[in-house]
This record gives sequence, structure tokens and C-alpha cells, in this order.
Amino acid sequence: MTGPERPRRRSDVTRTAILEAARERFASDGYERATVRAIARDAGIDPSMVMRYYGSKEGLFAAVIDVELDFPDLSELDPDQLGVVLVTHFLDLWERDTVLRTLLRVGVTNESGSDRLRQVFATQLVPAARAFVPDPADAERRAALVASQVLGMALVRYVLKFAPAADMSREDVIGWLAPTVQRYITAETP
Amino acid sequence: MTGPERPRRRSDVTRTAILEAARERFASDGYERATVRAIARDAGIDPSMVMRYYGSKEGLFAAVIDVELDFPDLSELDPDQLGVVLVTHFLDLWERDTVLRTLLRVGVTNESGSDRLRQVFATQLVPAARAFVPDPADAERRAALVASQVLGMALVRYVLKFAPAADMSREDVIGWLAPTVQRYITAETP
DNA sequence: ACTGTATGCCAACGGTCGTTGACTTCGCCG
DNA sequence: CGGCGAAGTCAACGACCGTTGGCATACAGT
Repeated sequence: MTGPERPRRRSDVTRTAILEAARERFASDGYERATVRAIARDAGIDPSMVMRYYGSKEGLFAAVIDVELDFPDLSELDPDQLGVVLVTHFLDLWERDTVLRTLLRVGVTNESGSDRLRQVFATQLVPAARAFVPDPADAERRAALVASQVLGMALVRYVLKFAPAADMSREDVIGWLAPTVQRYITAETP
Repeated sequence: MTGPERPRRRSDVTRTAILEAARERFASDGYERATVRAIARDAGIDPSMVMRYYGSKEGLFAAVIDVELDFPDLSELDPDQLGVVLVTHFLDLWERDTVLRTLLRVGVTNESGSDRLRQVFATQLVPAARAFVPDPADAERRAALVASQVLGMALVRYVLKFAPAADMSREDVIGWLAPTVQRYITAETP
């Protein structure tokens, strides 16, 4: 069994310092305004080190937006609970770290960012939807509907910070959104 | 009564050419990547004219994001139709011109953009919500919920262009979203 | 202890940006 | 037709960006 790895290289601490500084800068400033120089300053090293370890600003960004939606096993679940479980899971994802905020911020302005976002949608959300949507041919559409509500709430709550949305408790968000998500997944097509 | 205005100044045609080029550039590139030089090139004039007429890039942007949600009169409406009417109205707004796309794109990255977006929410959407939400104290929260679903759909459909969302027909979008919006406005708090 | 290599800093490059001020051209009014 | 202000062009500025190559330093293997 492998315990917590000792750094293989002396530079690993610097590498992760850069990565963490980059996460925060990209999350709060977006791709264009997050400068390599500012990230390096935050990490306490020279800008040239960023280039050495990540090749380019684009390469650093690619390392930052490595996201894993990481759905729990839903196969044994009471189907009526799908909405609650999914909304709760998404809230956890958004509050755990900044990577989704980064991806949304950048995906809206930057082409390679929105490519990545479409890719996450297609390779992680849609397959998950196939698992519990009755008609698989409909899975894409239902996944898109769920995404619209979940991303929309994330947008007004965590990015735009509309006061009433940002101030809502977790429980209230779940209480309001879960029935919507539940319907998008299980309801007959209207 | 005032007919269509004759240009008061010779420069008005240039002014509006700049404004239209700016609308498109800001909408498709976001604030940072939309350069004054590119906007001027699109408008067929010198970059310095942009500064003469709008003072600065920030001033030009402020002129671009003058948005009017322009709600129809809902007071005489069957309350059961609120969802359908509102979703239809929002689809019209998003498809009519690019200003909302611009505002969303920029609001996600730029502080003055998100300020403006919060302002539109507070001064246009919330007051409209007060008109048809039973408990006025709840109007802010319900307006935020509606905004989350409407902005979320606009995001995946018009900005991120998730294929299943972008390919949905207007009727399907209305059919799926209207019940959600209807519930956010009229349902008991869960 | 010596040496090769990994790690880090420094200074500078070419490019692009927003912005400015001086200069030229156009069009109207007397 | 002459003059004058508006409209537009042009070249340049200072700043900042991503990126590069050379040089100093610290470390690990022998």
C-alpha cells in the first residue's frame, strides 16, 4: 500500500504552489486578466518558472481545469430521491473547490474553456444521465435541462452573487431546485 | 410627434457604426479580448475616433450594455399562464439582439459588468416580480430562482452552446421551462 | 570533495494594448 | 470663394503582457 507520497522531485512544492495560485487567479479573474506574472507573484517565484513547469499559460490553464464530477452510485437509489441527491451533490462540488467556478468563468469567454465545458458535459453528465433516464435517446436533452438549472443557480449564487441567491441556505436551494431536477429527469415529455 | 430622427450631427453615422461593431465584438469576445482597435477596424474608422466619441473603452462598454427587459403588462393575465408568458418573453429578448449575451459574457469576468447585471436584476426583474408574487417579502428570492433557470438556459443554449440545448425548438424550451418558472413564482415555499 | 544537474532569478525581447496629440481633409455658412 | 469648425487620419507614447535565454545557486551521486 502506498502512503502519502514523498515529493519525487525537489520542485514539486513549487509546482503545486504555482497550481494553487493559478486556481485562485483563474477563478477570480478569468483567463485573460489572470496574468502569469501575478500567479508567479502569488506563488512566490519567478514568472519564468511557470513556463518551465507548464510550458505556457495555456498549458498551465489546462492543468488547472482538470475536473471530475464524480457522481455517487445512483443505481440502488429510490428514484424519487434523484433530485435531492443530485442537487446536493452539485452544491458540494461547487463549494468544495474553485475549479468549477474557474471553468464557468473561462468557458464563457474563452473558446478552449467552453470546449472543455462541453466535453465535461458530454463525457460525464450525459453518461450519468443515461443510467437513470428511462429512454436513453432522451438522455442528452434531459441532461442539458438539468445542466441549465444547476449551472444557472451556480451562476447567480457563486459567480454573479445576486444577493437573494447567495444568501439562500443550502436547504432552501435544495428544497426549490430538487423538484425541478427531478422533473427534468423523470417526467414525461410535455 | 417625432418621426425617425434625421442625424443631428454628421458624425452620428460613425457613432452608431462604432456602437454596432462594439456590440458584436463584446458579445462574441468578451470585454478583455474585444480590442478598441478591432472594433474600429470593423466600423471602418480610426481607433482614435472611439476615444473621441466615447471617452474610453470603459465608456464605450457602458454605452453598449444599456438593456431594457421591457416586461409586458401581466396584471390582467391568467396567473396560470405566467410561466409560459415569461419564458416566451425571455426567449424573445435573447434572440432579438446581442445585448444580453454581451452582458452575461462580460458580467462573468468583469466587475463592472456584474455590477450592471445585479443592477438590472434589482431594478427590473425584482420589481416585476413584486407585481405577481403573493408575498412581496418573498419577491426577491422568487425572482432569483426565476433568474437562475432563465440565465442557466441562456448560458447552455446561447453562450456555451451545449448541442442538446442549442438544438431544442422554442416550443420545447417553453414546454420544459414554463412549469419550472410557474412553480418558482406561485408555489408555496417548500 | 567534486561534478553534473535540477532549480531558481534576472534582464530583456517582441508584440499588443489603450490612449494621446498633432496634422489633414471635408463640408457648411457668410 | 474664403474661412472655420467638425470629422477623420497618422504616428507615437508608455505600460503591460507572454515568453526566452543566460547566469547564479543548491543539491545529489560518486
